[in-house]
Amino acid sequence: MEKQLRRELRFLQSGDFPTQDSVEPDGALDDSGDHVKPLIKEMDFFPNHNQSHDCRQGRKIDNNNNPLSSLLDSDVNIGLNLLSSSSGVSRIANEEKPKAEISHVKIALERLHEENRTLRCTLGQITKSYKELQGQLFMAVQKLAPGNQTEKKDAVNGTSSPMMSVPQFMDPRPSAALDVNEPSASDDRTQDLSASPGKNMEVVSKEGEHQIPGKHASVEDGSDQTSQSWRQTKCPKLDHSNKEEQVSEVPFRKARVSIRARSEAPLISDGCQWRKYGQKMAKGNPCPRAYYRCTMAVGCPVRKQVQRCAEDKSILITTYEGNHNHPLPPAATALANTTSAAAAMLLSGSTTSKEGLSLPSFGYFPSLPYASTMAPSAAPFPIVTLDLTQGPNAVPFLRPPPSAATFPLPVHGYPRILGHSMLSPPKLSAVSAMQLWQRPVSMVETVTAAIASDPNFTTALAAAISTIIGAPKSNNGGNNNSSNGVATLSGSPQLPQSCTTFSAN
DNA sequence: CGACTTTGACCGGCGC
DNA sequence: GCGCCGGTCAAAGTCG
Repeated sequence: MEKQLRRELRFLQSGDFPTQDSVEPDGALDDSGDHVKPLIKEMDFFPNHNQSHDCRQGRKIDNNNNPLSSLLDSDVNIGLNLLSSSSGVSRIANEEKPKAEISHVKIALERLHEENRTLRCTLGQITKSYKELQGQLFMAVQKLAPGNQTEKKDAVNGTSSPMMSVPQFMDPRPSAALDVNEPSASDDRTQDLSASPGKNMEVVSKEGEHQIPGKHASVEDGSDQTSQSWRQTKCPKLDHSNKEEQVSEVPFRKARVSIRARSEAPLISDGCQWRKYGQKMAKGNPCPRAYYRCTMAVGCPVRKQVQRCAEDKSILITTYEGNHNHPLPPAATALANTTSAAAAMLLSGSTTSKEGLSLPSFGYFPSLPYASTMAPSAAPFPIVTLDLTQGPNAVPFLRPPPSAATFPLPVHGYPRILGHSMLSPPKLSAVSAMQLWQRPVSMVETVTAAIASDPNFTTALAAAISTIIGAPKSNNGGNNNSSNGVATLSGSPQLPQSCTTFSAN
């Protein structure tokens, strides 16, 4: 099976639906016929008509292998022969040979049918996986556009479809621009940003935006959201009826996003208003951990923890948790989007693995608490860490705890900004804080790119999309949410797009 | 005076 | 059951 899957994925990944000819390579290998099977499978997948497949397959095989090919070639004739044979006794003797061949062919065909069946099953699984992924993507996209979410929600009324937020998400850059000008969001933020252009700024990560499917109904309600977001952790079981939903739900439940960034400032202004409600000494870190709560809206559940890294006190670690139940200022939105994307990515990975889907290699495993510093000793939820300390001047900071999993952001895909090469240790992706502020979108894109750049992810996604849509190109627009009924992925394109942009490099 | 910070106390989860 | 620890609460203090 694995082989088959691999082939399928590869096949899909290529994006071309191979015509009969395209599948050649494998065919060359086999005389035995075992190899032939895979080929056939591939062929079968895409064409919807079963029977026609068989015919095709046969032909294919013919071309590839002498023995089989001859047999298959005779296939057509064989039919004729049979008919004739039935009618004419005299021919029987001559036809004995052909009959034997025919029987062989029949057997082969049966085998092929069987394989086709198997393949179809596999395809079904893949499709299923795809749908799940799609749902996750939805969530991610939705989260990415927090500000719009609200608006859209209002417009749409309650049922917040993940996609709704998309539009906003689509053009995040403006937000960046606004950010600068925006009074509320960022006077102070701007200062910080501008203040230390080359330096690493403190960055706040927001986990916040994640919306849970289950939430959909209540998203609008901030207070509810709060309770929900927190509750969800405790009440995982919502609708078991829908596995997909369940899957997507799980992930966003309680993920946290922490951002590591160098900053002299004790606190970062991230576009939101925060109120400190507590401070504690965390074990293993001489620096106190501060707890902040978002005060931009009455019931906003978003909280963040800020703490300096024990190993390097110049590094400020900010961990966000919860979803904002209010529109965010552009600056905050950008960051929120980024972190949301990261969270989504993480979650998607964990989810997949949890569910034991057919895309096992989907790599982002559940988070890892990060030990040394901020994370709770026993973090019940996944934590995504975005390391922004790898900037130009940044002293290479190696994550202390081996166990700490950082989000593998594909640096390669990220454009250099300000001439910084965002190099980072394999595990860590580095993005300068500046980028965040200057190009919030970029950050988002970076994260999304990270998601997309994961070979496993792309493969799976490509396969899924290919399977469902049938046209690889449609990827961008492609998120067919049709299944979800979610508005459109109009926004979703963003994801692919960004991915393309960065990963392409 | 209102908003925010500080800080000790409290609560709940978890491991032993 | 107990202690540890993370997280939160809320009274007191501070600031503009």
